[in-house]
Amino acid sequence: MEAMEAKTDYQPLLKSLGLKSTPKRLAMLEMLDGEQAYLSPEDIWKKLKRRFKSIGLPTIYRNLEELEGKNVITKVIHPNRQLYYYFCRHSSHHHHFVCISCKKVQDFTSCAVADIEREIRDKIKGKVVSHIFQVNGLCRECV
Amino acid sequence: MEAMEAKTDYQPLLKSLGLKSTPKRLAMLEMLDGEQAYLSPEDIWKKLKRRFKSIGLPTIYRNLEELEGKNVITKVIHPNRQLYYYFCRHSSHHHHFVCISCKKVQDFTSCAVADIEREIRDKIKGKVVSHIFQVNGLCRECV
DNA sequence: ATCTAAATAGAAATGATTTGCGTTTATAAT
DNA sequence: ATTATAAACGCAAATCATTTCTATTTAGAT
Ligand SMILES: [Zn+2]
Ligand SMILES: [Zn+2]
Ligand SMILES: [Zn+2]
Ligand SMILES: [Zn+2]
Repeated sequence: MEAMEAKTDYQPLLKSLGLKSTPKRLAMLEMLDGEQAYLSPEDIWKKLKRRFKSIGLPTIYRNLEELEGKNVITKVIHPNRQLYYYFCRHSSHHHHFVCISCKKVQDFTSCAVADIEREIRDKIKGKVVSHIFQVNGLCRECV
Repeated sequence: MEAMEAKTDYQPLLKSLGLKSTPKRLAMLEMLDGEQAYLSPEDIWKKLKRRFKSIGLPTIYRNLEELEGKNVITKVIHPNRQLYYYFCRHSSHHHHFVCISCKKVQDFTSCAVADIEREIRDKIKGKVVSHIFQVNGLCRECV
């Protein structure tokens, strides 16, 4: 028996973000929702071209940037410094474990910012504004 | 009374890395050694053009990549995804506190990889290969 | 049905980074 | 010192992911 996967309706989310519910945007979210791995704008473009006869790569870039700015998706840091995105299901503070083999992304919650903030405050006498933390490795299937 | 700053001789370092001690390379290391802030390849190029009538930007890029590969310098992660480098004095495991205002970089030692590795092993059943950790904020002068 | 700002497609531009290649140079062997 | 050789270099050109431009379309409100 396969569990029935209910497809999320992303219209309310877009509305709450003040973004119009265009077919391209909804398709992007639905597609990203089904992905466990990070994707490049071009990956996403290629997938969506199957469903839309006409869809421009700039549209993909614009929407990804927009959604990232609204914290719906996050960037993955890659050695080649190109853009890659992953659709986070978690909303609370967390970070990503990225498989360097299959590109799968998994959330984890350990985060030592509290310790770091203390050290920055005490030794460096500075103020922490943000932090970048990403763990790269091999996932269960790729180990 | 000013403390006399001894300028490090980088020839032994380059030799130990199997790199030729060229004037450009030595100048790059000496210059980076005097910097507290991260620099772009072009920043470095502009500074070195004062001392060398003829010096190409590709040379800067090539040497920076080489030195980064040998763990002499490290990259700084920047929102614009361009290359920035910082010359680390610490050799043991540490991370960077980067001032978003003045670009100054300071080392700090807190690092929770051990905790993270445990969580990755127990919950995700994966293997940690590397981790990226950078804290952005305001340094003592910029707070 | 009408209106308007937002969104889009497609073509073109951008610009940081990389590559190709002929010349120079550091370094070690003679 | 000379010489030999791989490594470095300068310069011009290429690359190519990303961004910008502009005319057209469209979602959502009136
Ligand atoms: Zn994997
Ligand atoms: Zn954190
Ligand atoms: Zn500062
Ligand atoms: Zn660490």
